[in-house]
Amino acid sequence: MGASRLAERFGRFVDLTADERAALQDLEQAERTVRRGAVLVGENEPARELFVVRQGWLHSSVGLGDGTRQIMHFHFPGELAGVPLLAYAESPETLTAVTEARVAPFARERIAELMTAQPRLAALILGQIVQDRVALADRLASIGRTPARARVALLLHELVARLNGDAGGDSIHLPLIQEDIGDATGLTAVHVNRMLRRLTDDGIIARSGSHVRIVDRERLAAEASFADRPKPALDWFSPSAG
Amino acid sequence: MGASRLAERFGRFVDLTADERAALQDLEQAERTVRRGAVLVGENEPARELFVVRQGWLHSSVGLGDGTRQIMHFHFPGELAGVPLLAYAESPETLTAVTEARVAPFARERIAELMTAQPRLAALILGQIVQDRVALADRLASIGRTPARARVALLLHELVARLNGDAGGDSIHLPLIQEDIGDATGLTAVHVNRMLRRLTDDGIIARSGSHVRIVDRERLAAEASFADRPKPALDWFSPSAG
DNA sequence: CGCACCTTTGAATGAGATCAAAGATGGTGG
DNA sequence: CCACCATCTTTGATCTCATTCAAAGGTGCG
Repeated sequence: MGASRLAERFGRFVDLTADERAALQDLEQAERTVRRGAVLVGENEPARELFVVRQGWLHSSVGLGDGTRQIMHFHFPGELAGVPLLAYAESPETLTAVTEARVAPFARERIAELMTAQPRLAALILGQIVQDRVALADRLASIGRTPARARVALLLHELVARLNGDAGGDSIHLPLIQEDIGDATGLTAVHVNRMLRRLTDDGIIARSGSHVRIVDRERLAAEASFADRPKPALDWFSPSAG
Repeated sequence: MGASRLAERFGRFVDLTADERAALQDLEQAERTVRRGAVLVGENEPARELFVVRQGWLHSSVGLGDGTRQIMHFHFPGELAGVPLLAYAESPETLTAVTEARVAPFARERIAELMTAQPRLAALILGQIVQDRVALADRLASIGRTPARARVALLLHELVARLNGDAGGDSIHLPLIQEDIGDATGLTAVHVNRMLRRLTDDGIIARSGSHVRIVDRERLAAEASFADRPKPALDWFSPSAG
């Protein structure tokens, strides 16, 4: 069981103290492996745990009465999932494993402990949650105000940026079926297919199997019609509790 | 300058200590009046302040290159606005006054202080932010996966529920023009008009001027095709810090 | 009273959904 | 190791909901 994933992520923004590292390590004590497609938390189910993603992808979604669903967010290693539990006793969202995954579950009371014992960590977690919110806002603007092609472009752009970092490679393994992409972009699988085809034909992306390569990141970003968010700034927490 | 609005809101969920009340009061020390339509924070502008809404409505929105915009959320008295600053130095969203409004601005460093001095308040604020996120998720599902009529119905339902409480009256003053409703639901103003007309003709709502009355709340909720969220539960914070 | 802004309605257009069916792909058991 | 079957992708034809374009009422404010 390696170092804390959360610590790894937070370490990119601030220098963590030994105590802080220990507290985060503690949070990820337990580990559970979940199978591809497994549901970690079902909608409207009572739930007590949040999760740190340690490996693989999860996604959170909301189901509509008629079989359709909307995927809200993809959760990658080092991120928190199940956060809505901090305001609701029953989970408003379904949390599903996209790939086989390893997660570290912890009770929400642990967050309370953290808030008293390690306020700076609490601030970092808060920052993480706010980042999620902004990502959600961007997705909302995309779905509400841009055409199909731009939505698919934005999703790909977001995934590549988050998985590879802004500088990193331009190629990712995409463990999603086209229906998933549709559920995330508010489109039908059929139309997603057409958009992917056009992006491919236009030389913006290249696909083989479940592997996607961004051929022209500039153009993909332009298609998405969204400015990149600047790097998050989580350093507002004064070290008075350092 | 009356009691803290935030305290008022939090008081519905927990019993606040005198210290906590004082701390919240302190947060709302300053007050600023803003004119209808005024922009409190512009997109991509550096900003240092968050706001407690004390009176009136605000909304946060994201602009797309081409004049269009997506309204993310309406902020009512007792709520926080400008939260994205906790993760970004430049505001990713525009914050606008829908009506003439009074707000209490405070530096984000105050949140840091609160997190060390009053961890339970920090938890309540976190809970508030999470509630926002869930509301955003519901809006996303609505826009991504439901037809125009349901989107308009959901927005009205949400506004009435949030303004009047679940039990309260079924009538609200709606200071939005149809273009605003379109920007919040991902529709054009023209189509919003048609949907409002149909909801009116079908005896689900009644309108006169900027006043809307819900004639049949059951039916409106059914149209919105969304289950009501259960009441938020913010009581997970153990009183170890009393 | 008059002008700016908002609402309402109609007609034409278009983007995306739906329906249908033919290729790929990959995992499983024989 | 291969054949088969389930699942996923791709493509075409048609339909529909929402947009766009246009213009006629309302409303309130200066």
